[in-house]
This record gives sequence, structure tokens and C-alpha cells, in this order.
Amino acid sequence: MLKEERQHNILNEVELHNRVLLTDLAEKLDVSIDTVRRDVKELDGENKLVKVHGGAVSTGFANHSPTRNNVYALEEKIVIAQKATSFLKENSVILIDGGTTCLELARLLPANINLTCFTLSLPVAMELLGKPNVETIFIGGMLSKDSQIAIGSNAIHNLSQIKVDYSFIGTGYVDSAFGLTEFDWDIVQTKKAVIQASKKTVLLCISEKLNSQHRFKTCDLNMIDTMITELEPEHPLLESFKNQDLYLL
Amino acid sequence: MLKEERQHNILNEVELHNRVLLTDLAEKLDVSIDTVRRDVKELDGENKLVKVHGGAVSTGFANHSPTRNNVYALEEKIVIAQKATSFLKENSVILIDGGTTCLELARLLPANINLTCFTLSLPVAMELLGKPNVETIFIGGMLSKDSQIAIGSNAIHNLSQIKVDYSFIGTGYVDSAFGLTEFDWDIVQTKKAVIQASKKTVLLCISEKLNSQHRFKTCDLNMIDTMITELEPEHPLLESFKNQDLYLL
DNA sequence: TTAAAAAAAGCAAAATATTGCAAAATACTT
DNA sequence: AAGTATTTTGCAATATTTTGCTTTTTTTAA
Repeated sequence: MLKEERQHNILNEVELHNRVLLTDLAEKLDVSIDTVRRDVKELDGENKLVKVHGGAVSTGFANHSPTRNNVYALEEKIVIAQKATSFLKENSVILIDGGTTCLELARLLPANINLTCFTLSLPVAMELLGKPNVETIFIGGMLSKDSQIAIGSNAIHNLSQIKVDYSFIGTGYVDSAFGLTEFDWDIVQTKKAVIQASKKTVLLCISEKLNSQHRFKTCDLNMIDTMITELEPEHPLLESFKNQDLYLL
Repeated sequence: MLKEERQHNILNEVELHNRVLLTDLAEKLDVSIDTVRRDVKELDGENKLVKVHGGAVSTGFANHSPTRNNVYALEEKIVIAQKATSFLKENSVILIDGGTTCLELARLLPANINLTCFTLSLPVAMELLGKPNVETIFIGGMLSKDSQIAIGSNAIHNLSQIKVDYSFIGTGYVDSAFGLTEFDWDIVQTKKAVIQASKKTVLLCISEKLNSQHRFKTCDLNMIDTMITELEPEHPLLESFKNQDLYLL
């Protein structure tokens, strides 16, 4: 059997059962345990699975976390969040929106600079509570069950009372012509208030959302100061965004 | 079975039931109690759960009260929370405070009556989001890192704008002569505002807190309408509370 | 306080990993 | 085609990890 073929089988097994024992693999593939061990080590190096003592588990299985359970495209979101941290200075006052990408930013906030951080998102707030260097203020309001953020007139009113240096927001959809859109009216209202409350607004946006739109409009692109994606600025997908009044990172 | 797999199962169990006994885990996973103990210790180190004497609880459940913290104390808290649910009617507007006993109440809210529920507590809010029949409003404000509730002038102002049918509150300490006290000034201020915002105030209080006091006073006992403990009303510990203007349950 | 339960520490056996090495298989050069 | 280099594979010797058991210490309940 070819090595590639064998490794493919291993991956299949891991994806299917989430976990495998090296001894089982060796028997099933009819090779020595050393060989499977080496294969698994190699696949682990390529991040195709996670090698553990006695076997291997799928990458999703390894990341079991109450808040970050099955985050789609986690790697890309981490790249985006990491880029966003470059905006932070000592004693910055920022606001972090909801959504998994923004949650990654909350996770990656550097521990060595003091921040004041507003948020509307319950999971983000949970994450920030674990950071000794971050003063956290939750914007109260009615909680949306699916997006887990505060919405409604109360939240909007509370937002009208503050002004932050930077807001880091996500969006459901973004298009170079239509701007930012959502599928939910309440989310849009809240997001508008967030943008009003910030001196600078940074959009964290995974590339798959580029050039998509939905019913309810949050704002035009010119309301956004910076858009961060995981792509290089020269990527063709970003072409239509280049002539906008927008800084790409 | 792989170690990772075992730990995954432990996390599932903890998240499902909020608390587990080491002995139960050992039996269910068919390993020695030492192994389970080591696993739980490791997971605790990764902040995936919180280890307590005799078992483990989910992170949302973690207690920061200055008193005892073990897995069996939850039994009593469940009893208290269960008693508290008898106050609820269709379309009641209630407020749930922070602390593990109040969190138990949030968990045990009946699924068949619609409620509007205010809260200052992040873990309580998380719990309520999972309940389709509960409209949840978070009282915003600065978040206290150890108690995981909103405090400060902002929270107090927001509380001044509402009036609820019932507030269910906890306390750090309670004494029949001194009333309710806390070890933290900010907590006291917020709790005062909660009591102001409620037509009726119900104190959920595990018996070990009876006849204890600390530096900062929240209020006298006559501000409380009902006190719920896990004890029978005839219990000697409750003797000194009997002649107060207080309903014991 | 005392007795019971649980946790921690130390230890040894079993399972698993790592390393170096040589034989076999494969690729490459002339 | 023959010879040489490279990769892959299995094996053995040596670490390391995991696990359950025993003993000691700590915590809890009465």
C-alpha cells in the first residue's frame, strides 16, 4: 500500500470516529505500529489531526471548549483577530461586538496592556472577565437568544452614552456596493448605534462573507475605517474594495 | 480508551449536569478514581471546568463566595432554588441576582410559564438564554471579575429605571441582628439598588451563611420579604429569625 | 474533638514514545 | 542495466507517560 493511501485511510478513520488508537490502525492497515506512529506524527504536523498519547483525535474534538465548541474556519478567524490587536495601545477604550471572530479577538487581547473594553456580547464578556488587565463594561439590554448580544432600545440608548477609540465589529454580509447588511433588523439597529459610538470602526470579516448581501442594511462601506480579512491585500477578491475609502489590513 | 476521549466525556458530563461526582465518573468511565481525579485536575488547570471537593462543576457554576465550596453543597442549593420557583406565575417579571444559588434558580425556572427576567449576572444570563420561555434583559454596567455581576453607577442607574414583581437575591452573610452584609462595598451598593427595584424581595440563603456577618451592610432583615433556606422552618438555627418581620420558607 | 471521606504523594508495572540502526524498497544517475 | 543515493519500514534498546495501588495528609461531617 502507498504511504499516501495509508495516510488517507487514517484521516478517514479519524474524521469518522473522532478518535483512533494506534494499535487499531496498525492492525487494520497491516503495518507496524512504528509506521502508523510516523504517519500520524506527519499528519499532526500538517494539522490534519491531533496526535495524542496512544492515538489521535480529530482537530474539532481536540478543541472542546464550552464557549468555542465548533467554530467554523477557526484558523482564519484567529489570523484576523491577531491582526486586529495591532490597533491596541495602553489604556485604549474599545468596544468588541459579538460573533465568533470578535470572540477570538477577545481571547487574543494582549495581557501586557491595560484596556477598557465595552461589549454587548455575553460570550465576549465571559472571555474578558478572565483577563486581569481588562476593565469590562457590559452594555445592558434585551438579550437576543441566537446571537447572544444585547439588542433593543435599551442597548441602543446605553450605546448613545459612550464614545470609544475603536470598535471591532463583525457583519453578516458585506459587499463593496451595498455595504454591510444583516438578516435581522434588530441587529442592524444595534450595530448602527455601535458605529455611532466609536471614533474609528474596524470590521473583522472572514473572506467568505465578501461580496454577499442580505435584506437589512447596517451602513455603507465609507462608515468603516478599516476592514481586516485573512487575505493578503493584493488578493483578487479584495479588488472591488480597493477604491473605497477603506484601509485594508 | 484514549485519555483525550475520557476527558472529553468528563467535560460533556459536566456541561450536561453542571456537576459530577468523581466516584460516578470513575464507574462510568471504568477507570480508577485516581485517574479521574488526575483528569479533572488537568481540566481544571485548563479552565475547562472547576474542581471541587468530591467532584467537579461547570465553569459557569463556579462559586466565588467566601464560604465552603464542594459538590455536595449544591444539593442544598437546588432545594432552595426549587422552593423559590413556587413564587412564579405566568408573565411574572422577576430579577435574579448572582451567586450559585441564584444560578440554580435560573436553571430550574419552569419551562411552561412565560417570564421576563432581569439579571446582573453573566452566568445567570447565559443560563437564561437557553430558555425559550424567558425574555432576558441584562442590566449593564462594569463587570466585577470575581462575582461576575454588573456593578457600579451605571448598573445602579439602570436598576433605578425598573420595577419587578420579585427579586431573588443572595447574600454573602446574614445575621438576625445585623441583617445582610457583604465583604465588598460595590456589591452592597448594587444589591441595595436591586432591592429598591423590586416590589418583593426573596433571599435565597444556604444555612451555613446564617448568623455570620462582615464589614459592609446591605440592609436590615425587614427589607426582605421572604427568606428561603434548605432547612425546615422549625430548625433551631432559624430560631432567631422567627420574630423578625420575615416569611420563612 | 473523632471518624470517615477525599486528596496528595510516592511507587511500580504496563503501555506508549523516541531514538538509532539496518534491511528493503524506491528513485536517480551514468 | 548496474550502481548509488534516498526514502521507507521494521526492529531493538532506552526513555517517558499513564495508570492503579498503598500510604500519608488534608478536608469534611457529626
